[in-house]
Amino acid sequence: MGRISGRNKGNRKEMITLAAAKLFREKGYPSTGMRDLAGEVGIEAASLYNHIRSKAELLQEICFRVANDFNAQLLNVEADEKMGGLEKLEAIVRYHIRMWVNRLDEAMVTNNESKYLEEPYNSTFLNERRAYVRRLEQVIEDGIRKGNIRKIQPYTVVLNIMSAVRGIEFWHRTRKNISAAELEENMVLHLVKGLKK
Amino acid sequence: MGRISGRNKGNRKEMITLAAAKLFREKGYPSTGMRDLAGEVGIEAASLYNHIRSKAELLQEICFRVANDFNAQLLNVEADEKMGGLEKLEAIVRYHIRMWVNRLDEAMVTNNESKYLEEPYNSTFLNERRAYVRRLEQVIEDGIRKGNIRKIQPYTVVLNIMSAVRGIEFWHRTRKNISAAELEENMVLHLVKGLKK
DNA sequence: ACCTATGACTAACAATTGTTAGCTTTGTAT
DNA sequence: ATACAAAGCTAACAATTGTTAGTCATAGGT
Repeated sequence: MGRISGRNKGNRKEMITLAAAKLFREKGYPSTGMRDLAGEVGIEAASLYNHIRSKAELLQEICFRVANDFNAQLLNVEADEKMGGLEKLEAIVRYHIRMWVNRLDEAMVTNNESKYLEEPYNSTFLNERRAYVRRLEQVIEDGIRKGNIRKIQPYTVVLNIMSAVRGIEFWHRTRKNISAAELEENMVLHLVKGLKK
Repeated sequence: MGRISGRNKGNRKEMITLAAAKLFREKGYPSTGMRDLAGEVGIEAASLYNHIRSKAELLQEICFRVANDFNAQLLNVEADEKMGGLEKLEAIVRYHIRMWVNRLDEAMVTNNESKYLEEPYNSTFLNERRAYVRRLEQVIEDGIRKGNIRKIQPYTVVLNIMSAVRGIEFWHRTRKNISAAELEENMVLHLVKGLKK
């Protein structure tokens, strides 16, 4: 068989990348075999290499795409002069929550599997993360100085927020009991509104 | 070589288990080889099997020991009639924080690698976790009913707390800037005190 | 109707995996 | 001194890993 029948422009690689995100999340990066991934897509393992360079490349693609999306959103929020510190923080928290609600596979792989990135990608990723944390701390620090946020270590708050959203993983398994909107409002209530003076 | 020179009562297996926890955390369970583990302990891979039954057994030991410790502490807190809901929650949060500060390897393996438990251990582990979450929700619910805790979805709060402590992983890499005590106080301030009416 | 690039296939590779078998060394008790 | 068991060793196993080479079919443009 050659090219597959249906629509097939440039989205084959994207399909593979998303299938990889799904499997990397479920089974973990090291124990996801190329034969598993191929099976998920419906082809043989060797055929994957007509679309991708390597297994490692898939992980890079997933991690850095998510990281870039977070960075882009933070840039937008930072630039918005109409928002106060607490409002900025809330916008950022909501973005994190929605990422974990809507793109769980990618978010979890970025958080849990990025350690399997090869050098220099692993170092680059960690540096970008540190820079992101520092910028988020700055938002909180500004909020504290302007009296908008209670006096607290910004670093700890950033750590709490960026980690708390990881719990959404468990919400996905039991989504019946509480809607995405409820979840978001309650998380914001706990993590952000609780900070208000 | 036979028995090693120094003191060697029954702690050899414990050494291996802790070394396994360290490597499972650093490299992940699937990509930690028995040869890696043996090297960490200072023997050959095959020699490990004089002390352990299998690689899988090591993971079980780590995960269920941590789970048992959490369960035991929760039992204590639940039974304490002198504490209110918010105080109980604070005690539990502090226990979680200290687990992640003092026993990072085991805590991280329990959180991140438990999915590699074989059946029926994996199912048992997940059931225990669900039960633990429900009991924690109950503590919060009691607190809300007695007016000690603000009105909020207990499930979301439990998720936030149990996930937020995972951020302590990153604190371990940059411990210079902030002490363990400061970290704990700030985390409690954000996660618990913020809930107070 | 033909050409070509795309994308599938089979077969195979070297390396690495967890584990077992069988042997040897050594500390301790008799 | 001798014997036993604990705990180390080497060598090897079958299975699985990511990846490459080489081949073939076919969709789409001419």
